[in-house]
Amino acid sequence: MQQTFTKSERLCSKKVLGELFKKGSAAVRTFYLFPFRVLYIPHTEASSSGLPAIVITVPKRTFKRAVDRNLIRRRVREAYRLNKSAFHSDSSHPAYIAFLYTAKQIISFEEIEKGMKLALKKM
RNA sequence: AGUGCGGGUUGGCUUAUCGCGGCUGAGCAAUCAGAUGAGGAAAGUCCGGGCAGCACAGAGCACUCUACUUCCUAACGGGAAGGCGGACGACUGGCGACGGUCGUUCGACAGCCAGGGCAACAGAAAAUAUACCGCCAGAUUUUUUAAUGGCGAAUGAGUGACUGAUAGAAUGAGUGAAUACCGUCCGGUAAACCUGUUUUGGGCCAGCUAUUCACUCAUUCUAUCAGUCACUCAUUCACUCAUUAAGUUCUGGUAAGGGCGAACCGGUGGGGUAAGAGCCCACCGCCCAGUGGGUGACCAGUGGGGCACGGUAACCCUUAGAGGCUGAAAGACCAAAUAAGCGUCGGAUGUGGGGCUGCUCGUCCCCGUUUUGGAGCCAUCCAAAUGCCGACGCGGGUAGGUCGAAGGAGGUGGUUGGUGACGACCAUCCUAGAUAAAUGAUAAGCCAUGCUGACCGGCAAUUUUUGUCGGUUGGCAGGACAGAACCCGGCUUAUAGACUCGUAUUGGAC
RNA sequence: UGCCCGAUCGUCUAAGGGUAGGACGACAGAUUUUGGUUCUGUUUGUGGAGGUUCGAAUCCUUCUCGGGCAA
Repeated sequence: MQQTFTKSERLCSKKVLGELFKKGSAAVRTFYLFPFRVLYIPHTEASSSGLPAIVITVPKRTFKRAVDRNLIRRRVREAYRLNKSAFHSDSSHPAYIAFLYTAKQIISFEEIEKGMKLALKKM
């Protein structure tokens, strides 16, 4: 499988984002796994087939510097890109995923990758 | 040489794998290939401009901002050069107040003799003033003190000293007398005794010694009396004086000095004065008016005034200048969908409406006073309708794409003008462009640097050894501040290491 | 991204450039058998730096932090 990360895998629709972050929505599943809180919507027939679209958020409240936020976002994205092949084996993967970074400090790429693997397996 | 502080320049390199953004090429497409992809601050959003839409005949007020001068610039609250002022250091002139030169550094650096306001506490007084202490002059002394000068008398008492008289005592001197032995006394005697001569005499005489008595004189002491002087006390009478100084009180002068304060009605030196004072003089400062130099800020110098005109404008304000408002989520275009619908209610349909933003103005400008029917020549009137505006309710939908937007007040190099900021000309280059937002992850090596070990060499103290410097090499660690979002010019703030400049300090050598 | 406000005791909130005040709280004392109530007293503060001024919470600049608006 290709380890690419194209535009179609990035969640840009404001509508979907609003649905994903709306409180109390029945379609949204959520769980917490260090260092993420993961929100996702399962795959339905209406949504387009293919790989899920993801969004990564790093809170500005904990990381004041844009440089730090960029670094964490890039590391998370790399971890997802290198490990998303776990979804390819079975077709029952979510359609939209949101990764909320909740750790209070910058952690290394190895830790992020370990957390990402566990999160993908749980989904 | 090291370290600290401040300013400036710079702001690690290479490779591999897997990825990302837009671009170019190939391909129907999937996809593949290629080159390319953060900064000096991209940050803060503190100024200015480009660009865009909206509005616009004009004027004034209001509001906001700027503020030494000249220049640079598209513009600026930015920059350059200059002026002036402050601080510090060095040298230096003057009695002094106060200056001069050089260096470093800082300055929101227009105007409080246009006006208004403000100044706590302290202080006598805080702005056309005043007089607390003080200084000086005069008066006052009812009352106080000191000094100097003037100025007394009488009586009494006490004490002391001196003089005189008298008396007594003691001592001394002189004169005279008596006594010495015996004796109970009256009285008697000259033996003894002494001396001399010579054998007889003389004498108890004189002298000497002792004692006693009397008299005289001298000295001393004591007592009494008298007189004189001094002191003290008491009483009575008289003067309760003059001058000076201090003090009290009053009147006036003064602002030199003290004291208060952040600041108090110019400063220094001299003259002058009862004491003082721009009261007078010289200088310093200030104000006014000419002169010369400079584009100008300003500078130099002349004459006059005669000391008010204190501070504060990052208080109001004045003067001069600038500013229309809103910001790329501006705005333009394309596509799709829906709508430009429906209902109810209200308003106006006219000497009116509009002319940006907050207000005002009208001698200015623009627009408008519709249609139908009726009355009527027109103006005008009546009725209806359309249309307009507003409110409420119902109904329906979007949050996509392209441009704006990456060739520009652009970079580099050269020549050239200018003290400089900067400009002109020529050559050459194209160098991120996303839109929930790319520039990353992993691995390896090199390099600056730090720690540590080994070897070699130099230097210092020395036997090994220690310290330090340099080189080679091994291991470990390891690169700050920070991420474009329409663009640009500035400002501000952050910044490891390296280089460099200034400055302070420490150590070493000469 | 663009724009606008604000920061004062532990908390809330005042203060014309001139001693930073009040309420609640905390602490101590009094009253009460004790606690509560009540009374009295004390404590504690102008976000950081620089400037203007004789003097700054206040005025100016800058930094930091917090909040809000525009979809």
